[in-house]
Amino acid sequence: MVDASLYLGDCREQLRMLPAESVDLVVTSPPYADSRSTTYGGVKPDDYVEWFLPVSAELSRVLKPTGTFVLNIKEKVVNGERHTYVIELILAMRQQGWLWTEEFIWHKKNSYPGKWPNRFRDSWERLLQFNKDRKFHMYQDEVMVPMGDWAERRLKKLSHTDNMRDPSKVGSGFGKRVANWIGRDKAYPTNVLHMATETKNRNHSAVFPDDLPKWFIKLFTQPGDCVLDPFMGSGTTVKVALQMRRNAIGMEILPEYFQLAQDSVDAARISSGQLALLENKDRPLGNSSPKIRVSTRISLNRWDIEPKR
Amino acid sequence: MVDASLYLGDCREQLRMLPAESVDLVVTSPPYADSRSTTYGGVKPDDYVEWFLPVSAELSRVLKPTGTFVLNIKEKVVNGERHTYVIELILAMRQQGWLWTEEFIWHKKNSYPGKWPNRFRDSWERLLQFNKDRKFHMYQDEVMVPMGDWAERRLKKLSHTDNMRDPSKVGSGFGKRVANWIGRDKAYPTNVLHMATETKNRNHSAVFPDDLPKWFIKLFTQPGDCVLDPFMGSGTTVKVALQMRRNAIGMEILPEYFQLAQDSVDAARISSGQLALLENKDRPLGNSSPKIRVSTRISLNRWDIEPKR
DNA sequence: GTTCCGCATGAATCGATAG
DNA sequence: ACTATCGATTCATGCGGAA
Repeated sequence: MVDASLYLGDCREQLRMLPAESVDLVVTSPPYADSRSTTYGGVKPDDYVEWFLPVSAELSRVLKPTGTFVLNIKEKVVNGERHTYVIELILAMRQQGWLWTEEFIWHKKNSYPGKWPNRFRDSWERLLQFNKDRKFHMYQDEVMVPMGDWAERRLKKLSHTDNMRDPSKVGSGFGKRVANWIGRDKAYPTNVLHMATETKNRNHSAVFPDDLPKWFIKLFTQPGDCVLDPFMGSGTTVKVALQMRRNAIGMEILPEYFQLAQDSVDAARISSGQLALLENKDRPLGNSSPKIRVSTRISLNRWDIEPKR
Repeated sequence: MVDASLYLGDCREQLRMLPAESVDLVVTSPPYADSRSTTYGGVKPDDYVEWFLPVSAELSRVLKPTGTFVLNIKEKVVNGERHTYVIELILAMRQQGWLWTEEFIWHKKNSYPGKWPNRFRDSWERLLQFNKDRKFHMYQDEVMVPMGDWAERRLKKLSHTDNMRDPSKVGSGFGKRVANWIGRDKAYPTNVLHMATETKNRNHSAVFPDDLPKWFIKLFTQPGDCVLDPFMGSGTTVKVALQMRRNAIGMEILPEYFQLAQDSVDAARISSGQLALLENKDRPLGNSSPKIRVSTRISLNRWDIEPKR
């Protein structure tokens, strides 16, 4: 039995409603600078750090001392230069007390196309790992990847498109069923993750693939733990968390995206029910309670009510 | 005919001997913090920025306005955290007037094995691209890579929508100029480089593979241009530059590494002579002058003579 | 059931043009 | 001078339908 709580509203308001030290993992991908300008007030690159710090302060409050914060972000190009707001944010968050434990690289295999005289396609993003304490929960065995001759032969054929269809065969892993590899040699992954972006979702412009939150949820939480995404968008993180039997909290300011997330959670709940039936198929069927309970809280303290600059 | 100049000594001294705006490309991998501690005074992570800024200042002086500086660097872990000296260095170099044009990722496919309780193997490094001006030389066609199977099928028969795709619809995607694609079999690369580390060389601890400097030399210089590596180590950059008919300048403070670099350049010269013979095989042999001229300058102004703190 | 092919689409960036 | 909008450029992926 796991819970999902979805909040409609500005996460800087909604986060105050959460009790301190109640979350095991935060995985989120906040709106990047200058994007989604109509909804988030169009945060200017120069204002980004100032805009984000109140959020990270609240996240520090709600996160357990053993918990982890994974921040997906990438700086944009301004005047031919990479802007510095991301690295400035790292420094500022350390001033807030965060530990900058690690930086994972998300290698986006299908990056946006284009040609420019002075740069190539940008095909990676940062996955910044922050912690409150040097001691945090990490379940490394959950994300081991297959190794050995058999796997290496497969990995060598990566050039062929068909072999890349299954994410479990690619580079750093994301194998779904580690059980399948019992008897094979397994190895720990690295801090480089190879995954394609999601292109099929037409409703939300910036969805990351399910495997991305899935990997971090496996790595940093156990079933029954609590996962939070304060910028849930269409709800990928919440959906995946529920599927993995973690409690989930999601927040979103835009009603359209909030609706998508609700639908997504509904689907996960139904799917979870089916899973429950399958799991119980050798036990007597009957009054099985729903596996996921969803509560939706809608706040009127909308961010976009504030005066725009 | 290309030249190689090797300087034995501290690059902060040696760089002063170079004329201003004479170098087309700097590619280097400076000693990381806390490593090689006996030579450069054992740079502490906290002192790294202060230590490096005089070097980058000199590099700015000797670099042509159209030139590029590629800095291979990675922060180490200190007290369970990624240290911030690299991102602080970026900010400080911008204060010096450098433009932080791009950050490439070097994905080290065969990263050093190991296991730690709270982190995975580090399998990537930063390749920071700095420029003096927004306009710089970049020869993108030199580093194109084969395209995926996608192209063959697609270009075999131009699809209906390729001709019809309405640019006004989304603003993204293929426009009308399908003609650009006819006969195309190569694509421009991205800012993620996949290269294995060099394992053969036991004499120098941190050698990067030949392909790494080769890629940047192809991308940012033409034959006859000048490539500089102020921390040449065993001389990989210089060797590769000579093989590619670029003039090369290398500096190294440690006599042992300097010797390795000299040997490496000798080998490149010999190899170059053989190449010359092959190139001239249909021309009369004879008093062919050596293709590479090497001058070695040894300075007595050794850094380690300065008082240690 | 495979395999193959057609096809839409995406956290982009630059330079020129317009207010 | 400084900012907003627009056109041009580019390619890997997953889905669905066909062989």
